[in-house]
Amino acid sequence: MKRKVTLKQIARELDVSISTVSKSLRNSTEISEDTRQKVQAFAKLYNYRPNNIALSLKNKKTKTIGIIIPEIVHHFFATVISGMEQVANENGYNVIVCLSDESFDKEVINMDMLANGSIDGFIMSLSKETQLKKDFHHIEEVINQGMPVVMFDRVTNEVLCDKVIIDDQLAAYKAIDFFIEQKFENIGLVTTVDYVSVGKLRTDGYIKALTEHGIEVHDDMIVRIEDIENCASKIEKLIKDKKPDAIFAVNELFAVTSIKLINKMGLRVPEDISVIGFTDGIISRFSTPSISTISQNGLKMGGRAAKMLIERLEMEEENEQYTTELIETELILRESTLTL
Amino acid sequence: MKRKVTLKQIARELDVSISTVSKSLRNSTEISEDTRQKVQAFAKLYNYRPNNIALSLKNKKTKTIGIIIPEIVHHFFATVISGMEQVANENGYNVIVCLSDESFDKEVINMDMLANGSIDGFIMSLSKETQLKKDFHHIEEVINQGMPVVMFDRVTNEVLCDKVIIDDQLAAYKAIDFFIEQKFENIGLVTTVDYVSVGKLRTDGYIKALTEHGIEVHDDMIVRIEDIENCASKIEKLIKDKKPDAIFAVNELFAVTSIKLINKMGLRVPEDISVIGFTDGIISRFSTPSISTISQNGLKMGGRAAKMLIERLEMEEENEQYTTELIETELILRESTLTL
DNA sequence: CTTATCACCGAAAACGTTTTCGTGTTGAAA
DNA sequence: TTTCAACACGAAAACGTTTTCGGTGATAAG
Repeated sequence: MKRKVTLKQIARELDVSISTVSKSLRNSTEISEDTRQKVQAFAKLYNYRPNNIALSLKNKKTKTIGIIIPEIVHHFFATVISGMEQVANENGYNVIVCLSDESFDKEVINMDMLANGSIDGFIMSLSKETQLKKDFHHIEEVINQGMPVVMFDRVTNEVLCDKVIIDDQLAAYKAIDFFIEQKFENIGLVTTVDYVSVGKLRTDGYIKALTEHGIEVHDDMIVRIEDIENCASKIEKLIKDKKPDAIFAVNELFAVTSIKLINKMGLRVPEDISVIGFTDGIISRFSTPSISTISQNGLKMGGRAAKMLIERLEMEEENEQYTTELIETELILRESTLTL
Repeated sequence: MKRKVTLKQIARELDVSISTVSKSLRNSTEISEDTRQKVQAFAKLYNYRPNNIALSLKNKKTKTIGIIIPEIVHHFFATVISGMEQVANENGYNVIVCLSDESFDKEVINMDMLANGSIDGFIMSLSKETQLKKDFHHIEEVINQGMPVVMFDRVTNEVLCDKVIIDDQLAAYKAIDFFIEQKFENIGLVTTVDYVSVGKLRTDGYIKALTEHGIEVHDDMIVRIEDIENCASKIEKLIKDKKPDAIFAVNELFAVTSIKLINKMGLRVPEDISVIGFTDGIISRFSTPSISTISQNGLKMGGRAAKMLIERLEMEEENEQYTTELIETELILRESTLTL
């Protein structure tokens, strides 16, 4: 087993100084053609590669981005990471991924762990618990230490930094608008509890669309789900009592669950009830019927977030101007809605 | 913006030496109670945290694990990563994730990038291209430099290292065995081309099960798919020409695609044809009918792989004894198969 | 013959730690 | 008064780089 070779070892072998070796490898003109060749040949032979850690220490740059997300077994987040990894790679960066598991404490611990030199900047999406507690001191802290942060998807107004999000409200509006065009007016909503920021925004979009079309919003047309495990009864109640002709669900899981319940009650999608979901993931594509949905373009979102961070990392004077970028969404029509 | 505080700064402020500060913070008995208190108070006030990079350089340990997988927008791989991240975290390690995108070159580049000090060891699953080329020199190389590697799922016999896999052949055998118990003898197989190691093994299991039960294997009952985009015709041909009463698919996508095609041809699952897939992912759970499948337990697999690597990293004398661990699988019965 | 120029190279600092070893001061024992 | 141990602390090396600065010898210019 041959251990990694260092400048010092090469210097010793060739009986020159460390400086000479370093300069030779970096093709400095300070070094004679002769020695340069000799050193480079030797280095190549022994497959010399500079030690990243030493470089990081010297340059105070790690070329590494810390990513903190609530979970990774999740089509949207996985897609986002994929986008980030890609542009990070193109720019010579690595990504180190931490999962908060929707827990505030894990989020704090992970940030603390990475903030001490391991990375150059953060990209993150808030955990549910953090959104509930509205405690962002850990994020403020790293920003204060001069470490850039980019937030995506689950963001907050309470911290100033770059952000990239979709227009959740508008996207929901689009879906409801589509239903209304089809003359559906009795539209149910399956959403999250309100502290989940994106759930709240999508709910707002639902309300706005109805209101602007002069349709009254009935709170009993809205099902707010806290725990996916036992949501069945609430959704069944909506279907039985209110007999909606269309349902908008704020994520894939809610959409597919609704469809299964509709089927179980002897009704059919889309003939009896049309359904639109959110997030163009695996479920929407492969369930039967395939589900009409709002696409989030996680790849683009991740890519943009990474690009924003890297740009900020690589500009010389620091800029206190933060931007929030909107990623456009699209309504994808599949089998769970009637075509006009 | 207050930058991170270092030992040197604390030393200067308190007019003591760097050594004293370091020792005080580590509660060395060499330092008087007085100074220790003073230093610790000051450090706490300014929220001192040791710089990870400096520690890594000094200790020649980064407490970071490099993970290289073909893709991340993939339920199984995402689950595996989740398992790895969890046990890594429990042991004070971070994970840095690189995607090979099924490309040999990207796999090599990523390994090269990380092998120069950034991480303590690798966990990886081979890209398709690497499996096709059978070129593993990049892996041999890092192992030769003394960096431990653990391979999972898509592994090769040609490199000696720790491995964690499922018994793909046995798992496939179980599925076929189940079919045969149900008196099905005309069983189709939808699999990958042979160079994908796990696909090959699952195919072997199919053949073995049939053979051992005295059923002849017909090659035209086997569909080998290279490209998922245009596989429909081949599967349709199998269904139309051979009229199987059961189909075993070596992954979720093949399973759900087969079911959709079966439906399209006016047949029903499971009444006309039973289907068993592989991997207990989102698709299997949420498609209609839900799909009977072989569970892979990615969480456990990832956890075990991480544990194996960490154990090797933390043992003092190095051990040339490599082990291959088998993760047990389970046949999960859902709606796509008839119950006995 | 002196001086300036140039090519070539090495010493050392710096990044932030930890740890070994040395050193000065104090108090007590002889 | 001398000696010695205990105590408290600092200097310095080490990890592996890069870079600045200074130095040496040779050659060209004056």
